[in-house]
Formats: sequence, C-alpha cells, structure tokens
Amino acid sequence: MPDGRGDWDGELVPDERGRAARPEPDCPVEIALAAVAGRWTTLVLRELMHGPHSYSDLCERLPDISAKVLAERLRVLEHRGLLTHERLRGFPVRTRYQLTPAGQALRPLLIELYRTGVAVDTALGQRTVATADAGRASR
Amino acid sequence: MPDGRGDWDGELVPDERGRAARPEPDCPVEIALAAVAGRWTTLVLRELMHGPHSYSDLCERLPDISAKVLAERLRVLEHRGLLTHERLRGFPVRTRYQLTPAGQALRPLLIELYRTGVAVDTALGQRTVATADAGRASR
DNA sequence: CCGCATCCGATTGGATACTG
DNA sequence: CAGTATCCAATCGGATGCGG
Repeated sequence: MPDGRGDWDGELVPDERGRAARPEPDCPVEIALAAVAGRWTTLVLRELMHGPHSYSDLCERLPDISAKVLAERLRVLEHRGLLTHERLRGFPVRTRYQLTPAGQALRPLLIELYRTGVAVDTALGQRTVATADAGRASR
Repeated sequence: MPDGRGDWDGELVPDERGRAARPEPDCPVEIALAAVAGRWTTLVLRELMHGPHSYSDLCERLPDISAKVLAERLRVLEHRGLLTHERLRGFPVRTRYQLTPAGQALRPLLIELYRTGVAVDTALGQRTVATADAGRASR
C-alpha cells in the first residue's frame, strides 16, 4: 500500500485526497468545512439559499450580526467563489449578493448538518436514559 | 406567521429550531458544526470511525498533531458525549478512546462534507471555464 | 504510555465610529 | 444604502517541558 495502510473505509474516504495525515487545504472535507466555517456563516448562507439579497436585506434578516462580520463573511464567500456581488445603479444604491453554482452546492451540506444535529441530539437523549452516568466524566 | 416570515424552505429549515436569527447553541446546525469544529477534529473522528484507538495509536496515525491539541480534541468530544475513554490496566498503561452512538451519528456528515467538497471543487472548475467564455463574450 | 502546565504569537469576533 | 477603520478582549493552536 502506498501509504502503508490498507484499512481505509471506502465510504468515508473514497479517494486519495481523504487520506491526508494532516489538515490539507485541498482535501474535500477541508474545502467544505472552510466554506461553512466561522460564526454566522451558515446563517448568511441560509438566507442566500432562497435567492439573492442586498446587504440591508441580510442586515434585516440577521439583526444581530455586526457590519464588520457580515462584510467579512461576504468577502470570504466571494473570494472562495461561492457568491458574487453586483452593484445596482439607482438611488439609494443597492448591492445584490447571489450564490454561484458552487455556493448552491452547499445546500445538501446544510441539510445534512441539520439532520446530523438532530441525530446527535437524539442519540444523546437515548444515552442519558440508557447509561445514565456515562457522560459525567468532565468537570 | 409567528416570526413574520412565511418564506421558509422546508427542506433547509424543517422546524422551528432552524429559524433562529442568530447562532443558537441548540440549533441542530450549530450542534453539528460544534461537533466537527476545530483543526484536526475531523481527522480524529475519521480515525475513530473505524474502531477504538489508544492515545498513541492516534499519535501515530496523525503524526503532526501536538499532544495538547489531541488531548484537547478528545476532551471536548468526550464532553459533548461523542466519545468515551477507558483506562486499560497493565503496563504500559493504555487508554481506549471509542465513539459513542452519538459520535457514530457523525459518519454521514463526514461523508457529506467530502462529497460537498468535491462538488464545490467541480462547480468552481466549471465556473472557471464558463465565465472564461462569458467574460470574453460580455466584456 | 498518557497526558497536563505554561508560554506565546496569531486569529477571531464584537463595539464603535466614520465615509462614499 | 453599503460598507471601511480602528481598537480590544477572548480564543486558538503550536512548541516545549514536566509529571503520573
């Protein structure tokens, strides 16, 4: 075996890029994680998933995000090719943020994140009942 | 509408917990993100997905992770109920880290992260080609 | 073998104030 | 309306060294 390990799980690690021994930026898992990383990012993506929005649209729908962080998230998402922005002429000025196909490709991931969160929650609930003292190791 | 919005996407936001206007710790998406958050975390999970491992097993398979970070990841994952550890008697001492059912519930998410990373990559490749054309045509 | 303690540079995200 | 600029406290992750 090239990497000295023959016990890879083909479902979990379908090809060579998933066998990295360290976090590599070109590993698909890292690419996906980077796309949704950072506080507020998934919420911004959620809003953009149902169509283009202006900056102030996003501010309204996410009232507690600061201008700095929102601008930063949009900048990074654009830099990664996940969205584009377009300045619309007229007054007042508006900007239209819109997901690219690459950005829309994140939709199944958001759905899976939600589903997994529910599944973990459920499993923890079961565990609390099943092994009532297993989770109290930390302090 | 309770929240003044009737345009929620039922696939993306199946229930009330996904409609938060801010990152809430009890939102399923946040729960799942928290589980895989942090550098090295998905790699540690990947290793534990195919069975229990000792601390030094993990060190060997992830040679570049520092002891501090590995211990920290294991501590947090345990605190979240995603794994358990068990000290095995004998010499030398060994510790057995093992995923709980809640931890195993992360498997589909890891698979989806990989799949999404590939999809984003592919879409970006397409876009480079597509916008290269569009750019020539429109500009 | 299995970690924890400490130090430290870098990054993060929030608050506030200001501009085209 | 759509952001930028600056400051700041908190967290993160890596390195090193030590203890059970």
